[in-house]
Amino acid sequence: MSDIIDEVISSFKVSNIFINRDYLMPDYIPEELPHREDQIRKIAGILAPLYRGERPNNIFIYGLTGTGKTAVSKFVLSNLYKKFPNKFKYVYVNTRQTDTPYRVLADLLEALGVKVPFTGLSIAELYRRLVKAIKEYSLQVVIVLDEIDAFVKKYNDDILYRLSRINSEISKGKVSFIGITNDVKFVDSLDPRVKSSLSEEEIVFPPYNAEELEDILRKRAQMALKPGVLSDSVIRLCAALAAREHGDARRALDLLRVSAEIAERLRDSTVKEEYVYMAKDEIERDRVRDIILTLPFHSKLVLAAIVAKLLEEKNAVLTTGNVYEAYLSISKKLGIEAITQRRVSDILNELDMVGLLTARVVNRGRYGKTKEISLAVDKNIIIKTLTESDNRFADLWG
DNA sequence: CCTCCACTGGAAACTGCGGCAT
DNA sequence: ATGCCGCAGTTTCCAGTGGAGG
Repeated sequence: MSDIIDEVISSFKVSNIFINRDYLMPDYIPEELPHREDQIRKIAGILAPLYRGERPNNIFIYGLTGTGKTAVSKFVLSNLYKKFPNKFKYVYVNTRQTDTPYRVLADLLEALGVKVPFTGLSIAELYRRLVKAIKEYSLQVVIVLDEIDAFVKKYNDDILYRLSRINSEISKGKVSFIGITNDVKFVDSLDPRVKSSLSEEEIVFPPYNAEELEDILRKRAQMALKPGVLSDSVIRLCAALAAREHGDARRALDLLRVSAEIAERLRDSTVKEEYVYMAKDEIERDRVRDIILTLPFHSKLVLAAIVAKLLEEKNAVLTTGNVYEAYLSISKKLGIEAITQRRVSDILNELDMVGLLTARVVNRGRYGKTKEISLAVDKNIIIKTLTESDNRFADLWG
């Protein structure tokens, strides 16, 4: 009995591909960040006043996904902190994960050593406590707000406005902000007061080109993978595929990692080029799966309605009204109370946003204005995942 | 040039839940 | 015990809107 388990464990432990898979994980921050030297120098320069206990300027960082914004920010801060831990304190908040005003403030307080209930208080109360905490705190505080564009889009710039005013509520300036955003146009949509206060310094992260991506991959692969499992052509392929999508380093690393995982799963001793293509599909499938599984119930229902409509009528032109009809018939079939068309219209926009479908607004003259909707992913994956997530969907299709 | 379709998308408010302060 | 809070998903109401067909 136990030798079976030993066997399983040892085959799991002894990898013929990986030395340490962690070096290819998206949240790993390496010792060096190739091709980001300029940005590191600039940010470190702006933050240098921390050393004299003075308040650095606020920074706004722009760049597309996977251009190293988060990694560089964390890298500079943690290295500065290692050099003089008694001069300042920094807090990192990803506002996509921590995605409500309450939780953002609660996280900031937590990091300053103030524990707050995870619900129940008013936002105003949290601000009060935050200002008090900062006032009483003896050091400079640097607050990193990652992906604030998404946050501000869903709520508004109220938090930013109030946060940016904290310094004026305290006699002496003690808080600096680093705002990180994927959306270059985002800053223009801000309240001018917030804008001028928060973007005292601006830093742009350009996308990596294919050569730079290769370089990054090569360095990571050296640490993560055993020598000889990876050929140059595989690295070039991963880099090229990622470069095609605006030079996204995270995507490149994901491709490489998953390709290597496939090689391991197949008990191969080298990563073949075909595994990279398999990895690409697998990443896409997992992404779609994760999105669908976390969808609210009625969003799933809307998705099911679209697929059902497409199954019964191959070349159906899908419009909002159209989809709503299909939605009504499905919810009736399942005995579920239907939501309004207004809400379904928003759900369609949401499904568009997460990339499951494309909904573009068209004007069809005499025949009105509506959204034309088409699926952006393979409908078999949708059917499979919907059925898996809730067996009520099972008998909607043959 | 005007009409009028089939919606769009903004705004406000509601519901129901979990949970705090007092 | 009471009342107020945040939040997600939703309803209700409604003032637009671009262009095919007259």
